[in-house]
Amino acid sequence: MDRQPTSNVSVDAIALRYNNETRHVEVGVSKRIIEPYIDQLALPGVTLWEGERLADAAERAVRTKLDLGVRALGQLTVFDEPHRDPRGQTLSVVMWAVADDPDEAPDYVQWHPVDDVPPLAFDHNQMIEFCRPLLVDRLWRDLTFTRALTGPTFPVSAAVAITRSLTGTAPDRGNLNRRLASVRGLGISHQRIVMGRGRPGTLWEWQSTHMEPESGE
Amino acid sequence: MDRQPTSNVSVDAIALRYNNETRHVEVGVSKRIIEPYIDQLALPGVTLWEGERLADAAERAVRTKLDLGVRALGQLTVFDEPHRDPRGQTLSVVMWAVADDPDEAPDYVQWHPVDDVPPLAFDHNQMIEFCRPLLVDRLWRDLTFTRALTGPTFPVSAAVAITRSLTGTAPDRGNLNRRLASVRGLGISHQRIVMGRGRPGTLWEWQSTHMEPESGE
DNA sequence: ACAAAAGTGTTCGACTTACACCCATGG
DNA sequence: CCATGGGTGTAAGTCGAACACTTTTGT
Repeated sequence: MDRQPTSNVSVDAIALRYNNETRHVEVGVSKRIIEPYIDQLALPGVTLWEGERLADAAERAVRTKLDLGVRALGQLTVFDEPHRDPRGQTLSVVMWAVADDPDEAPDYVQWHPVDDVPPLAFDHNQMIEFCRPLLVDRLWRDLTFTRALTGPTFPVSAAVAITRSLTGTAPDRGNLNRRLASVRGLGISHQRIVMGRGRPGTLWEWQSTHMEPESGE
Repeated sequence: MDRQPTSNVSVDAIALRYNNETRHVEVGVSKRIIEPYIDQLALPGVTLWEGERLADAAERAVRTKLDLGVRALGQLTVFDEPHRDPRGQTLSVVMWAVADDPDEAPDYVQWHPVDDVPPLAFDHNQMIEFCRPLLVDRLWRDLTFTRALTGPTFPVSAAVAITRSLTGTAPDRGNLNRRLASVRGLGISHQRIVMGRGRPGTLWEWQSTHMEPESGE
């Protein structure tokens, strides 16, 4: 693949991760080291190369800006406001991505809860705001997305926390349980997991290991 | 606005129209007059200019290729397969558009039912195939889309035909009636309209004249 | 009268929401 | 024993699909 940058298309990734400590779904942002908006936080984004696929560009963005690999990704929308980028780069394809767990985050990388992201460069805050409902829509429905976010197994507490974090309101535990039970490919492991205080919860596990590829483009 | 083409992004429009004669939702295609794929049919598409908005580009595509204005349009998806264009233009933003009624179509323009489109240039058939479910999803839900397609008033027969044409199967008249009744901004005009044979049908009319702008980008 | 087109009514199952109540564990 | 987290049950409301049946027109 040749490395000629196409001049006017950028690919920005909303890189997500479930933080088991804080119990939040977090968005990865990094401090920009080049102009414009140098030293400000921004979503990982790259300029699309000629012949490069969107998925590859998004992965490259997460790898170069957050120093992480991605488990899954997909297309969200296109932002086309003029003047969104002082360089004249008018088009940005926004992708979601679920990042690998970071062992140790570089100092220029930060993770913030989706519902509490600090001011970012460009129109990146608007991107997150606009795309959050789209992400909510994918939760427990788009299995590739959900599975990547939860990991291969997860306790009920994580399901509650992820749902609360994305939707903004705490889900009804009973209803969430029934919802999980109806998700294809998701089953109850007969291990129980203790979270400290309270009754031990079910551990859910994804069964079919093959990830369904997202149809499209 | 300057007219420098950006090298690698095209905007293709799935231009729709409800044909009251044939009772089909039709897609507008035009014979290409330049290479590549000269003389073959294709969706109206243009190369995005620098600083140009997607909506403007889509409108320009419909205007220049089909010689028509558009009533409404919106974003569908992005196609990014490499080699989809021999010129190396890898990215295409696919938009839907509802075109004005043609008084007389130029000879290079054809309209075909969505479920029976002839072979087109590039990957345009795949685009239509992939986007059709997205269009079905908008019908009777996205009011901008639906209103543009039906026009300000429409008989039941049109509602049935549009639904059948997009979904591929004939809707249940009773259910469709109730559905229409539940659409905000849509009401029953107390005129009845005679379609030739059969019982005269209700004429539906859109009330609030202000179009809700599509949120996004 | 009959076919074509339109309209009403009713049922069923799936899903969502809300809420009440029971269970198991740590301190 | 009680706060905390987890789980079951149930009922109301909404929605879509399916189907039976009636009404109004042209031929």
